[in-house]
Amino acid sequence: MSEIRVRFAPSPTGYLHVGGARTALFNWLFAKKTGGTFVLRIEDTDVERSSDEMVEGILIGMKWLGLDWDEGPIHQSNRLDIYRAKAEELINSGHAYRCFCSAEELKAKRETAAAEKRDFKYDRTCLNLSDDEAQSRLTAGQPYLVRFRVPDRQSTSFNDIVFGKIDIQNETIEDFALLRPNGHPTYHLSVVVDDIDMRITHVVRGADHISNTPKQVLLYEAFGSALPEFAHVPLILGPDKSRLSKRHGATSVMAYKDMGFVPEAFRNFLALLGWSPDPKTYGTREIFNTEELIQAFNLNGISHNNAVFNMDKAVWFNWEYIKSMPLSELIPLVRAELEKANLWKPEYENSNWFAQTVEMLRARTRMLPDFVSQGRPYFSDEFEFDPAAVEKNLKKDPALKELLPELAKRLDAVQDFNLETTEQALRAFAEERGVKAGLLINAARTALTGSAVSPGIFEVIVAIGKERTTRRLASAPLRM
RNA sequence: GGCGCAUUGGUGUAGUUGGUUAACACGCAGCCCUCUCAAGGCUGAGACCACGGGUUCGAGUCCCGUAUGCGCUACCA
Repeated sequence: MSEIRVRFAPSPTGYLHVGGARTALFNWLFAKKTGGTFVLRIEDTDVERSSDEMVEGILIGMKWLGLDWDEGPIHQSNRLDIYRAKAEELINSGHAYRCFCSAEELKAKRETAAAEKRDFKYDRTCLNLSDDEAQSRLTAGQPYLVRFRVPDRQSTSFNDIVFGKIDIQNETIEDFALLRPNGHPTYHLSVVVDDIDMRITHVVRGADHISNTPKQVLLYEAFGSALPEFAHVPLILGPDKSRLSKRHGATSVMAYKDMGFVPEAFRNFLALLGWSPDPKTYGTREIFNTEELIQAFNLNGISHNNAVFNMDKAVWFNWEYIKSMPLSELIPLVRAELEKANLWKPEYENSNWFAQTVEMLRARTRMLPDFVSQGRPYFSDEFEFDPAAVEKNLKKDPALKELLPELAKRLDAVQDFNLETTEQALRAFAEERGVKAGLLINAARTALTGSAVSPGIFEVIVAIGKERTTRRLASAPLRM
């Protein structure tokens, strides 16, 4: 058994989108699982639509997801001579021919056919050209295209690891283009030339390529090469079940980074979109760290159905990760968010207090930026007061105007300022004044955080510290 | 239009060779807990397994048809 080699071959005509990312992920997982090699190949044969910027974007997206490659990136645009030579080889062996029909001519034929409700397949005008005619056009310098000559045989089939046997009648396949007049290959030529050349053993790609595969199978045959294994991965759809696109919201993986996804969480979510682990050994488990995901992955678990991208579920994964990932891994992510918001202070570096505060906050934050919005009262003295919270917790009871400054004094008097001592002080004070502890607690919550919602109040008090707590409590009446 | 693929609760999936009340997760509703909001614990609603025919003692699981969705049908990948 030879070494397993897979590839991810994006076309740099856009940023790395979630569908592409998942295809890359499956290839990466399969390579890791089998100890194989993961090749990254940039399919930039369409010069008009490709750009270096997009290539860079794709690489950044993959790196964010932690998908590293063993070989490449190999740019097809650097291999043009190889494709030309291969096209020539096919012409010489009778598997392909030059076509001098212009794009305009063909378009016209297609339109006529459509108007007459016939389907159009290239009519082989140029296959039927006499040798002399073809030769004279060639020497006259007339631009041409190289077309594959589809064999007359009945049908072409291949076995797909996820879809099973797929068989297609050859008469439904037209003599497709291999080389454009500008000497650039089309997709069909470049993929198979490269997949053969790079000794790819498993082609794992989007299901949108199923219909293209028979053409490529024909090319493998023409080159006399053995077929790789094929595994077509179902597509990712938007909530309305149409192909995921901009109007469904973000499609670029980097947009998910910006929303505040933890890369491992997003990757875990993506992995389960169209794939599931063997229930025999993994039951109904859904959370898998990197190692576990690699262990659990196999091509057989890929689903046949297109999957709807469910944002709620993605957020749930994110939250699971934020809640339970090692604090040491979380902190740098939080730091990045705080830096973006200008809330980061040098003394937080290696700070115990900072770690504890993140720990306190993480239980109820789903997205990374929540550390900024919810964490502001802890990391800064400048935070907003929610008017509704002020109304509900501070203004409602006039007695608070006097109680809060007094509570500040009581807390200020607490020697060993911790969860137990602060709670004791507050409850004792409430009892002494004959008010419910809840009244003071909720009022303190809003006075300290500006919000009606927060972690447990004593955790909040300790996190904010004695000095800031007493100050905020004492100044609370200004808002009433 | 032609060709291909698919079709299990709102969503993602499980359901291995056909065999008792179709499972899990997200989401949703309610209860408990409680200083708020979450979390957590408990409970519940929600699928006649797209529809129609077969095959079989018995089908979500096999076969055929229909519908629907998606893909391909380019000198895009």
